[in-house]
Amino acid sequence: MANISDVAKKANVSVATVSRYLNESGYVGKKSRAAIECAIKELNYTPSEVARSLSTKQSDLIGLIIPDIKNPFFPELARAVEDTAFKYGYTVILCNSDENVEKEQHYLQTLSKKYVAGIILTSIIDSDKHNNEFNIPMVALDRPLDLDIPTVTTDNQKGSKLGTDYLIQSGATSILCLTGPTTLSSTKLRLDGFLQAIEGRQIETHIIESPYDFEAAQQIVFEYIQGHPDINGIFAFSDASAIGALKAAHRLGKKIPEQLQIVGFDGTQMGEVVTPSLTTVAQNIYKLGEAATEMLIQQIEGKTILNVSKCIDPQLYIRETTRKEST
Amino acid sequence: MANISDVAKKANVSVATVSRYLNESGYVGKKSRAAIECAIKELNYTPSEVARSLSTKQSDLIGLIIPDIKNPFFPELARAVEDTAFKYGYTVILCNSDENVEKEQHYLQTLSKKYVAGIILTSIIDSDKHNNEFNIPMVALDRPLDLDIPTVTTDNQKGSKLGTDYLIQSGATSILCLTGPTTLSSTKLRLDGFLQAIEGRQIETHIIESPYDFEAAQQIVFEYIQGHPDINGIFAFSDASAIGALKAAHRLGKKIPEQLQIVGFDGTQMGEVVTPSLTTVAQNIYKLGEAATEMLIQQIEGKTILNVSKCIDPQLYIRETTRKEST
DNA sequence: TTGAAAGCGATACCAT
DNA sequence: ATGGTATCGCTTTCAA
Repeated sequence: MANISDVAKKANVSVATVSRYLNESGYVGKKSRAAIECAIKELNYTPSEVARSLSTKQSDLIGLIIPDIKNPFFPELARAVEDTAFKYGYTVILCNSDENVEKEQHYLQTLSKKYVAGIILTSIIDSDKHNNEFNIPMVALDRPLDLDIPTVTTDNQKGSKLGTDYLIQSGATSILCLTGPTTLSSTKLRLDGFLQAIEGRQIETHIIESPYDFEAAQQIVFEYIQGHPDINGIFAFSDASAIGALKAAHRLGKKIPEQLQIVGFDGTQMGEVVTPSLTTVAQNIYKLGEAATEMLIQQIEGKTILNVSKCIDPQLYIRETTRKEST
Repeated sequence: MANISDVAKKANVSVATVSRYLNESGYVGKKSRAAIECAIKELNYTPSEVARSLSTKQSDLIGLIIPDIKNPFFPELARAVEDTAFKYGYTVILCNSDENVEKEQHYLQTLSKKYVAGIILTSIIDSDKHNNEFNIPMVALDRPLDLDIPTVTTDNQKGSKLGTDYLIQSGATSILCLTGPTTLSSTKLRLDGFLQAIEGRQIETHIIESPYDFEAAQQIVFEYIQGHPDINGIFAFSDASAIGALKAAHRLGKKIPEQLQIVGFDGTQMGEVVTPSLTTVAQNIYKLGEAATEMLIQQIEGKTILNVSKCIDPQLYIRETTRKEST
């Protein structure tokens, strides 16, 4: 492959001039410009990003670290990040931390060695020294890092209240709240929202924890409902667990939504696909990814470490696992 | 961040020695080794991948180009690729071509500028000059590139025959074959398998095309079944379209599997989640990704351009959208 | 407007 | 066993 000095030679100018032309920095005469353009065409030249990175200690790479691409929430998020990055001329490196702290650290390290321009992190860790250690622009997505790292999340509390309110308005009187892992701050916020909605009303509540996993949730709910057949509403903190609950209810012969209503959280495509389709508190996943990416790029290009965080409103998708509202 | 010459100075050796130590190439004395190790610790040094890449014209980056991460087949594939790459010390750059030829070309170009070690490509394009143009190790995944590029695919024909046979054995007599985009070679192969299974039997067949998209398939099937209420079996070339068909059947009040049986293709998690759960021809997605990655790494490290292709056997997952076999 | 030359941080060849 | 140094391909002063 041709390099910059081949181009310079062929165009009868210096590499410096070619570089200036490439980066639109500094003056380049008309004749030189034409000659360079011609040479580039002929040689089919494209600059080496690697050499450029070495020189500038910068790159157009954005690292995206997520816990698990197989959880349907994340592909949609990844797609949004990728689209946005592409729009601004960046390329995404996707890393699966696998819900594993060491793997997360490993990737953080690897990415920094590659001079990535910035990192979007959906971390497992609650609090740490990400920022100090690597001093690379960062944005926390979905799961806040309680440092000075800007964060983009859904308004979890509001969403949870929204969903629970609707469930109650639709007639649920004995509700099972299927939370997420208690280590996640989003779980705490969603629980707050749930409790807020319950408060002062005559609702029997059961609160149990479940991973955001279809199979596991199914098992947990299956057993729990057997012991508590009076439950007529389930509010789950993810679509995956809501769908697990749905499956469990089917197995128990419960009629949905007549005997048991279910509301999920996330708004993934899976919720549309199941039968009956899932009523859910939808996060604006695309916007989440887009906002995070834009905030990151702003940091990268503006060299500003912003300290704003962004909280995006969720929206209720009313579908078939709840009864028509009847106050 | 510290660099190699900082380490050399602190350890009182030359950069060459440090480099040798780092790469385990050539001799390094015990004392030097100890001194270097110590210096590295103290300075918290990690070598710059970028500088290394510039020097060696190599990197540990593997590019993975897929059409759409939101199609549930691909996250599972991506995960397999990533896991395997990680195991061998490579990092994956994920790119969405968005079923768009230009974007695919763009990414191919971008990746080559970054000196990626190799590329795994799930291409949209049938035939082209990928290999010549970039001369980077490549493996085609799922969708063959009809060049000398090694390919990993599922045995589509066999799978299709397997699924159709089962559908017929379960009692379907009037079958709708819901194909994929006819531009894909896998579609042709699956169609072959279908026709082979049908041959010589008293089966009424309807063949129509559908994109691998839940919504679109739903609409297509809804309309078609209305006009052909005698259809009692559907063989779809993807889980996504099978699930669309399932949904359409529900809307039409068809009882599944009593009145209408459905078999999908892919074996994604979505098939488990729906109710009734989907009988499907499962591709061994993990193995597909793993094999492709291993073949690529073999090419990269062995410097051999292998010309073998790998065809992986599919497997029938018998679930609830078909009746128990009754010859 | 342009060019020479010093980095950027590693590798690897050639001496010693 | 170790060190000096050219080299990878580009950016970026500084002079001219």
